[in-house]
Amino acid sequence: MIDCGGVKSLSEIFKLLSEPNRLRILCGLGLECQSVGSIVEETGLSQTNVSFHLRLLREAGLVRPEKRGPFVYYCLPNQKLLELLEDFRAWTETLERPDQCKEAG
Amino acid sequence: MIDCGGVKSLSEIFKLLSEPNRLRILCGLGLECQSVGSIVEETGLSQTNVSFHLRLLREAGLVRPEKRGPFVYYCLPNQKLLELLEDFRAWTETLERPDQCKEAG
DNA sequence: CCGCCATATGCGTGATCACTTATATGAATA
DNA sequence: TATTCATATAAGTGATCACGCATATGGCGG
Repeated sequence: MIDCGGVKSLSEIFKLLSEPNRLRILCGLGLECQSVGSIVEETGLSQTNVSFHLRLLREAGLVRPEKRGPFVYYCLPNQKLLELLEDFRAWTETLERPDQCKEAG
Repeated sequence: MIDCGGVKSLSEIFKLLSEPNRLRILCGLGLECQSVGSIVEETGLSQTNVSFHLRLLREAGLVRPEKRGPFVYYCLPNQKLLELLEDFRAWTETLERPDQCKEAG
């Protein structure tokens, strides 16, 4: 059973994952380590914004920086996160939402 | 691999899970269905606030309401969510945070 | 040392969100 | 039908957050 005492730290992780751009960054990192510039290109976000998100992810330990010459490559600490994300994604597709088709015309 | 096209909907789920009180509510529901009043007692939140959170969770399909007399009981649609949460929690404990002991004396 | 490149940080701002104070719905009872 | 209990909704507010702009750091070539 879930340890409710750990709800706080768990919710902080989920908060990091709740931002679509951050999730895209992590998703892209799954394949291989990427430099900041590479992430900027791939996501279309500003360099400032990417660095901002990377800082949050880094401080939480969700990504790990690797200096290579003048570049900083960011990597996932392990592949487990990708499995968890995939499990979550698969599960969300099984969810049945109640009728809330207010916009349906 | 993660389907990046589904990042949006996945992030919305994580946003719901990123609120500590919502996570506590879900955590409590894992054991058994609970009435709104019961959740209010257990969490110490206001009834208004609990109803507010339950609405978000309900609209996303994360909880399911069951009318029983004058009460409304909320249940998890399945136990899979608890497994996923537990997996996530276990994984977060393996994360190594970088030095960020700015407050350390 | 100076300038250039890659990346990081600080401030300001508009948007989003959690929560509160009233109020509404809906069932059960008298 | 009026009252009471359980729950839901609405509007307002303070806090948090994502992002842009400007600027700082740090390595490398000249």
